[in-house]
This record gives sequence, structure tokens and C-alpha cells, in this order.
Amino acid sequence: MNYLITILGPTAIGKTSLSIAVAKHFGCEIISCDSRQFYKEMQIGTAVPSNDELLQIPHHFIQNRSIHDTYSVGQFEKDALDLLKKLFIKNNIVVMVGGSGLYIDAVLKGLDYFPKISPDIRTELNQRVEDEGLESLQTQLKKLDPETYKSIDIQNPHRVIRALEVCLGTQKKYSYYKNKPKTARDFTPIKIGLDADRKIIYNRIEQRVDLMLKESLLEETKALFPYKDLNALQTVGYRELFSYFDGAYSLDFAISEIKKNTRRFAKRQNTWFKKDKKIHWFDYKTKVKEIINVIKEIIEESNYN
RNA sequence: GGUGGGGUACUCAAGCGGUCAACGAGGGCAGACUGUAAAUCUGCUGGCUUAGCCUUCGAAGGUUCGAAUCCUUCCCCCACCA
Repeated sequence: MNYLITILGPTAIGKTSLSIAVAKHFGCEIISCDSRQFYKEMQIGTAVPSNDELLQIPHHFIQNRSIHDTYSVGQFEKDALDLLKKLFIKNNIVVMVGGSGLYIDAVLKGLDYFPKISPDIRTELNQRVEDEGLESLQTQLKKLDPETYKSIDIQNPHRVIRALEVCLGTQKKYSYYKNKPKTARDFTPIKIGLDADRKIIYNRIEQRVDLMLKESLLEETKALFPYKDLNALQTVGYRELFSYFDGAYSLDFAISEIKKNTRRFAKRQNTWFKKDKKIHWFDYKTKVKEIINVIKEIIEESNYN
């Protein structure tokens, strides 16, 4: 039996160090499940594991892509599954860490298959939202795929555009592809959540942001300024500093915005994870040993069944 | 001391006799989420036994069927004059 120990929780809670300790204990490797740590151009602002940490345990999906690549959850699911297959040959345990709820679910549960859509269609739809307003796309979606029109958040431009681009790009309804049976996973997920009181999380965020700035986040961001419109750079910590370099924000304001937006991000992560009843939650101060013991128990128990 | 402007919910800020528990924005809180997800979107935000009731608009009085809105006095801020 294979096990994918998944460590999740809000940003700045201490997932990285836990994951390394757990991976060390089981002598296994780590795959990252963080939608921003894929990009090699970003390091400080995405709080990628340190070089020292990376040397201790082999990590995957850390800075393995460029911000200029187009990457998606669908591709990530495929990449992760392919890699897991190889890793499970070496060891029946793998650790996955990350805070991107959708990406975690993609690996653990699977997404529906969608054909590749030409990026031109999205560009066009984005343009149309600007020119004609969202309403125009809503109307079109209602005509092409009434089922999806009813089920998605019609106020959310990203949702409407995605549904529409699938309809337009495949000549089939978006709903046609949805909710198909997923390919079964050949591993058992063990979900470990790290949590703390809101105040503590907010405090850690505050400290982490200050630390990033000390580690020259400004320089890192400045170098990326020419690419600020790229999707990968729509990221807390960078966006606000782009506004600073733009002259729209003062430095102090940009920093307080980073902190605020990170807090909101942590809240959204929380909302996502709360729904999942299969997560084993631990306070962030829990001793690693205790968590490992629980993991071992879960593994033993599942071996009996 | 004199004159003028102002004091509105967590903050900023509209309202200037009834349709006001009070526009809007910010902040906060809650939620949604299948290839943009650190993104994007939604709801709530005086209290309560919540289709209703109660207590709010610097304070205290007054006018009125009815006041955040009008009058009087007082307190506090700001500007100018002295």
C-alpha cells in the first residue's frame, strides 16, 4: 500500500519544516503543492524552502517552471501523478506539502478531463468582458450551456470565461466534461493539517513579510517588474510592490497591503480546508514526534483493513 | 475673546423634517471554488425572542403627529480675526 502524506494549512504556519521532518523520518521525498513555488523566478516572496532545506530532502515541483510558461492545475495533476508513480517505486511513502487547496484536491481526487483550449479564445473573451461587459458572456453561456449557467457563479468572470472557452473551443458543453468518473489513485492520502489561532497566524504573517523584505524581496520584485502582467505574478507580495514601483503606493502602504492580503489569503485557505472532514488537525506547536506517531498509527490501522 | 466651518455606526464619509438602523468607501467577519486558485467571486457588518421589536447620528433640553435633519444652551475639534 502506498501513502501520500499531505501536509497542508494556512500560509506561514510552518508546513515546510514539518514536511522535512516527516520526510526524513520516513526516508522519503517531498513534492510541493503550492501554485506559486513552481516558478524559478520567484523565491523570497513565495517562501520556497531554503537551500539548506532543499539539500536535506529531495524536493519536487519547486522552482521547476518559468513564469513565462503557461501552467495549469490540470497539467500539475498529470505531472504529479506521473512523478508519484516513480517515487512510489522507491518508497511506499511520499510527502506532499502545500497550501493550494485546488491543487491538493487535483492530486488527491482528480479533476475532470478537459481538452486543451487555444489561449487565443481566452484572450478574446477577456477582451470582450472589457468591451461588452460580463453580461454579454453570461448571455452567451446561458444559450450554449444552460446547465453550467445555472450551476456556476455567474458573477465571477473567471468562471464564466472558463466555461465559455470550453464550449467555444471544443464545440461541446462545459457540463459535458464535468463530473465524469475519475481515475482511481493507487495511494492512500493521509491529510495532516496545521492550524493555530487566528491571532497567531496573523502575527506569523506579519513577521514573515518583514523577513521577506529584509531578504531583499524588493530587489527580487523589481527584476520582475517588466513581467508584472503575467499570470504567475498575480501574487501577494509582488503585486503590491509593483504598485509601489509604479508610484501608485508608498512603500509603507504597499507593505501593509501585503500583510492584509496575506491575511485574507490565509483566511481563504482556511475556508477551503475546513470543508474537508478527513484532515487530521494539529496545533502548529505540536511536537513532530507526536504527529509522526499519529501518521504511523493511521498507516498501521489501514494495513489491518 | 470674536466670526465662520464641523462633530454620523470600527474608520472615512453621505444624509439636512417622514420612504433612515441611516447611501458609499475602507476595514472586519463569513462563504463559494474543476486548467487564472497567493487568482476570482459572493454575502453579512447596532442589539434582540429578527416578515417584528428595541437602542443609535457630540450632550442636555425644546419645536413637531414625526428630528440625524429645525431651535436653544453646553462640551469638543478646525480655520480665520483679535
